[in-house]
Amino acid sequence: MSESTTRDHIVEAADKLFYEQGYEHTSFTHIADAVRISRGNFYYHFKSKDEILDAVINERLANTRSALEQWEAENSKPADRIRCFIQIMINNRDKIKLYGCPVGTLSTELTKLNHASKAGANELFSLYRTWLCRQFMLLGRKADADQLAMHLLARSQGVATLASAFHDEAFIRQEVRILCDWLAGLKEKNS
Amino acid sequence: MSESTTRDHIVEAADKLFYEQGYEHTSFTHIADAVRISRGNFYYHFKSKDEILDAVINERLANTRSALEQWEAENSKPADRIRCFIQIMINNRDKIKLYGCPVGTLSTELTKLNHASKAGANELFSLYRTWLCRQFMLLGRKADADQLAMHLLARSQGVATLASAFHDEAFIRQEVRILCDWLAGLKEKNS
DNA sequence: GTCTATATAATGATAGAC
DNA sequence: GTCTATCATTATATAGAC
Repeated sequence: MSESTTRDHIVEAADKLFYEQGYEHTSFTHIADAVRISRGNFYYHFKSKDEILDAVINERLANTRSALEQWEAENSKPADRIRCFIQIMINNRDKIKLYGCPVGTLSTELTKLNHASKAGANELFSLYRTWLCRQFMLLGRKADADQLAMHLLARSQGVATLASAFHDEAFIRQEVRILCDWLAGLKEKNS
Repeated sequence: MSESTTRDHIVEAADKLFYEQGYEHTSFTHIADAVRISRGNFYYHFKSKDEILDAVINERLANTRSALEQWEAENSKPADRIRCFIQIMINNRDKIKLYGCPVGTLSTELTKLNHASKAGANELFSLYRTWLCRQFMLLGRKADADQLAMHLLARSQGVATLASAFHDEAFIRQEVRILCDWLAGLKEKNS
């Protein structure tokens, strides 16, 4: 059983706010209001706002690794595993519609800020990329596995961006269907 | 002949900085340094920073309308016109690699800020959407023209996001090739 | 039209009481 | 561990001289 410490609450609230409002726009006051602590108390747990960001990124990295492992453990066929990835757009459609993809939007923001932690944020992309690449290899696409992984990542990013701009949930479902067909077409070519 | 006024210089510098650094992170000091004027002088030309943003968005809208008209005037075939749209990823690859897509990243930022001008930023997406939709109709895809327009927009957004995260120019060229093949495949189906 | 000087509010961060 | 009080800095914005 894991104790829920104040530090955990801070990271959890910051994670949510960074996603919904962006990193730079989220102030200590915002997080303090959410966690119900004073602004001064942050500096007992973290040295700076950047350190909170790093904690959030590390938390997301851990959660992502865990999710990827689970998809792999629960599905023996690589195509089913890849479908798990595609399916998250459906599962998270409500938040995607409002805030886009948490991976892509944080990466974009930190890249523009030229922030020291942008590499850490992009590591989230790399986790998915490497994992998808491995699944495409298992699917018999050894030669272009990484290209397919990047292609699928890009497709999902585009869906999130447009769904958020137009607040269009039907568009997500539509594109997920197209992506599943695309995946099925790949399978047939290499089975 | 158009006179280049101080106001124009401000909008031009702000346009560039908003793209490279983001809207919120760009301060009057940044713009003032670029235009070589004092901070106080801004308020002769604009009432607020938000008003500069609106001017930037209107400038981008005008430039986009003009580019779309030109693509239409210079190409009689709808497929060639759509290829012009796809081609901008190649033409702007250097900046995309560094800062992503100016349309998508501004839309994403203003959406997260819940900024009053987010609708204006999304109107940029709508310009492309409507124009692409018309081209797909001319291509004989009357039934799913808007769906194809959204699909192509999303594909290009995803390419820009990933190219920026990984600073990968080859990826842009690769995806542009795939998109051109996709477009050619559509043509054959409906010619 | 452009400047300097300044007002005002918010930010990240620190010091020290409890 | 959490608080209040405060500092230093930066931000947008205003007033008024030139």
